[in-house]
Amino acid sequence: MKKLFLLDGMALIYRAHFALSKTPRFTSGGLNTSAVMGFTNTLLDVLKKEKPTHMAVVFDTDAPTERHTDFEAYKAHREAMPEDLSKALPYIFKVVLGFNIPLITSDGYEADDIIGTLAKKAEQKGYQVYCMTPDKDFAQLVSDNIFIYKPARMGNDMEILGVKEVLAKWEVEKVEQVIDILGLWGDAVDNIPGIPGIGEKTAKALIKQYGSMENIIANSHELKGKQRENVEQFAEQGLLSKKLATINLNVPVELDEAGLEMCAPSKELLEPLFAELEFRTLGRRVFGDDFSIIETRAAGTQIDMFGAPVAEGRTTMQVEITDIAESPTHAAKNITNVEHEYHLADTPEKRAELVALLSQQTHICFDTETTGTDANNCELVGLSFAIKPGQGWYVPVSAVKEDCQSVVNEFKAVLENPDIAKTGQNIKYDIMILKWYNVEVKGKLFDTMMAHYVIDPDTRHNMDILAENYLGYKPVSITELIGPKGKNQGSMRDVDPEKIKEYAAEDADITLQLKTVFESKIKEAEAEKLIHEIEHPLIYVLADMEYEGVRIDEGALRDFSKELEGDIIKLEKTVYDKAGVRFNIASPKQLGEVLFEKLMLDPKAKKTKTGQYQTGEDVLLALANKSDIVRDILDFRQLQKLKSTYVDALPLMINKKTGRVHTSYNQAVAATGRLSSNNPNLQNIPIRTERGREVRKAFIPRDENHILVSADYSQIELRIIAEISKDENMRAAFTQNLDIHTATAANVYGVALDQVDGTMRRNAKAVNFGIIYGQSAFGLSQSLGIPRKEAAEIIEQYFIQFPGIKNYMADTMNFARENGYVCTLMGRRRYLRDINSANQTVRGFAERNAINAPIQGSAADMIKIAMINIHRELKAQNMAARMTMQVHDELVFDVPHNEVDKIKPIIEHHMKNAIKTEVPIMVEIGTGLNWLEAH
DNA sequence: CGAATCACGC
DNA sequence: GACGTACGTGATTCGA
Repeated sequence: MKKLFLLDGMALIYRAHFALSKTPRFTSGGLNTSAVMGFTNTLLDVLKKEKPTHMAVVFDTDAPTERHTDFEAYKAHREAMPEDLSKALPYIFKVVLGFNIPLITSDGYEADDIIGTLAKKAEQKGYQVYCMTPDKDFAQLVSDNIFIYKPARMGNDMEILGVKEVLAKWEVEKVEQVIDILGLWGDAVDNIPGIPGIGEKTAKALIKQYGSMENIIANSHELKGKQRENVEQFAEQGLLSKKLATINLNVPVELDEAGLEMCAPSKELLEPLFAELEFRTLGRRVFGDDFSIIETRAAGTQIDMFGAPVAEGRTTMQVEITDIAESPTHAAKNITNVEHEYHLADTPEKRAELVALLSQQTHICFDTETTGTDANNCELVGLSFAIKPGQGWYVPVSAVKEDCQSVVNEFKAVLENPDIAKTGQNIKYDIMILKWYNVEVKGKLFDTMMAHYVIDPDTRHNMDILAENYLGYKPVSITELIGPKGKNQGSMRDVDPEKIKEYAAEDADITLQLKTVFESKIKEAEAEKLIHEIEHPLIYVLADMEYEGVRIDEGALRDFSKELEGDIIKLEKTVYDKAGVRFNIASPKQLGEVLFEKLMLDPKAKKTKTGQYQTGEDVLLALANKSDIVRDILDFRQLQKLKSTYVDALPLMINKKTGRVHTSYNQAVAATGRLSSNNPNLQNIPIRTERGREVRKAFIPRDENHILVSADYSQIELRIIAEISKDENMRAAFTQNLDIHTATAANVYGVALDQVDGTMRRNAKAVNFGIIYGQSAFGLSQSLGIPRKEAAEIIEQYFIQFPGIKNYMADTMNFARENGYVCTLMGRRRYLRDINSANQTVRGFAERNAINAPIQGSAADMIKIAMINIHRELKAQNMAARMTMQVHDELVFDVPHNEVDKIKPIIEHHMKNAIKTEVPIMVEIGTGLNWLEAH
């Protein structure tokens, strides 16, 4: 197969430049060598991994093309190129020529146009064409044999976008429609604004609805308000923008097949260049280990920018070839889109018939339609059911509360029947909704969202996406019913039930079909226990916790808020005085300018990639000795955060109906298996600082007859490491019940336990911490504020002392490399697609995840099991105590005084024995009149 | 509205 | 020897 790679040179240079500009750039004599290096590395990656048979790099010249309507703006744009980057340009040309890759420069045409024309011509000649350009510009040309190639970036492996990916990404049916979106959005060409007020999201939604820009303009009368006005007024400009976004496929350029054929890099050209730029590693990557810049320097010859002729006698590529591992694919797309019949059950008779049918089933699928997304604060609009593929029912309910309740009551018996298993997508939400209508859903659960989460935790579990990937079916979108997200979004309540029926019954139907697909996938992944014994039962537990909520001392927070307010104003004043200027301290941009330009606190201040000064905590702390203003700024920030995120926000989250705060636990976001919490996030309530702790005091028991009980796993992750690594030293520390950080320090520093000082313990703690979170020497040196070398030494000593841990890490990594996944004690898998990637950065991510996922994930498994068992026992014993919060390794309960003594052993027992381990598991339980006291 | 920056917990 | 370095949620600013 002939494989042609077409590169947009300028786009790649900018990419290399910005990727590296986060860190201080390596510049010598005004030359940005890191841009050259980044460019060369990417080029090399492509050559090695993709092995193109033909290739070309296309550069725009500085001349304007017919696509540039505003010449002045174009010139300004070109001149805005950073100086060091423009100096790098000739070097990049040399690199391209050195690799013997044809360099095409445009003459009045955009690089995109040339690439597009060549791509089309090559496609007709049977080439597979890969275009390395921003996908935004090129998405419209993708076809069966034309792909967009996105080189590996930080955190992402290389990506190839084909037709399927482009359609999904732009949410369109035809690739040509991408141009329409770009035209509307106006982001395609500089200085052509498209249609004002229409951004990417709106553009996508409109195209989805109308199919084309012309159609939108023709039907603009259907639009509302400002949007209609804009579309009508700026229609012409939008069309112009579309025209300019369109790639010109008629550039007079010939596809010179022989000329584009790949050949070996030229040692004569590249060696002196690498020597000049001191690219040792790159040199070795290209020419092998014996490459040395010292020798070549002496023999170095200068080459002209374009003067060097392409070397003769082309042979095949001599660079080392590494194979890329096939990434696992999981989409099965063979379920047919069966004929469906969806019924509207909107009369008592029809409902009775449905209830009778449902009662006979052993399992049903159901879904609720509501007026909002907050389960504790919305109304039921309808219920939908499915029992076999292709069939579905929708039951609308009245907006009148009593009528609604009576319809729900008709289905109560079915929903509460423990012998009828229930399937749903994100079924916790539906369970919560029904709780508000006095229905306690019972029966074995199957949640398609959770099912997909255990099958593949890293990807998304949104139903529309699941349906497309696994059923090859595109469901009716919710935006078709209630319009795009935003303040003008309609309510489900106002939609014709006949219309909702198609959407809602379909949802239930699809969910049911997904269940079948996922059941076999779960079997394949050996995740049956995990899903049926942990995730699904946990749904009931979480629903109860969310429904229960926690009580917040509103008055105390209001007082605290006033106190903070006063202190913040005081600090503000001090900062203004010291700075001699009034500015917005909360704006990192303004703050940076004041600190580094006005006060000149640090002449070598680092900038972020957007050109702002860095003003993060670590940066400011480093300046603390220069001026005490930074102390005030940090204090200001802390108080501001405290006030806005917690003190002022929490009272606003109090539910009007219950007077309590109902968080929402997300069971399917964290790839490690942890839960997350939002609205409000109860898992990041301050604890470290004195003032932050005040917030915890506002979490109080239900009433004077209750008390809070908090139970904490002690060092659970480290115990799990000790358990799975079987490291003797670490195990001994736990069996002897030593303070683990002190014990670690004693080992690492080779001193007796009682000789461990504060610094030693702190360092040891940080290493333990780092291992849990998959940090590296760099991360450790950052968190401890010590040189990287020192951090590396500590880590090295750590591994000598805890060889079991080192072995565990190596074993896990090997397992991951061979199997493509790692797993926790309960068999929760995490797939690591990049574990064999040739890109070091990308692979590094995967490797850290490989170590980290089993540890954090096992801890998550453990507390989940404990939660289920405690919840079950509280129910069995008919206790009034309630579990209210989970913070990764801590559980909080609202307990009547007379149950405190009874509940403590229950909690302790179930937490300690959730998973059988050899390493002892310790749990600390406390009680108190607020969370701080209990913890 | 989105991106960028910062900060909090584990 | 250079890349870049735990996750998740949320507030704020700022430019479009």
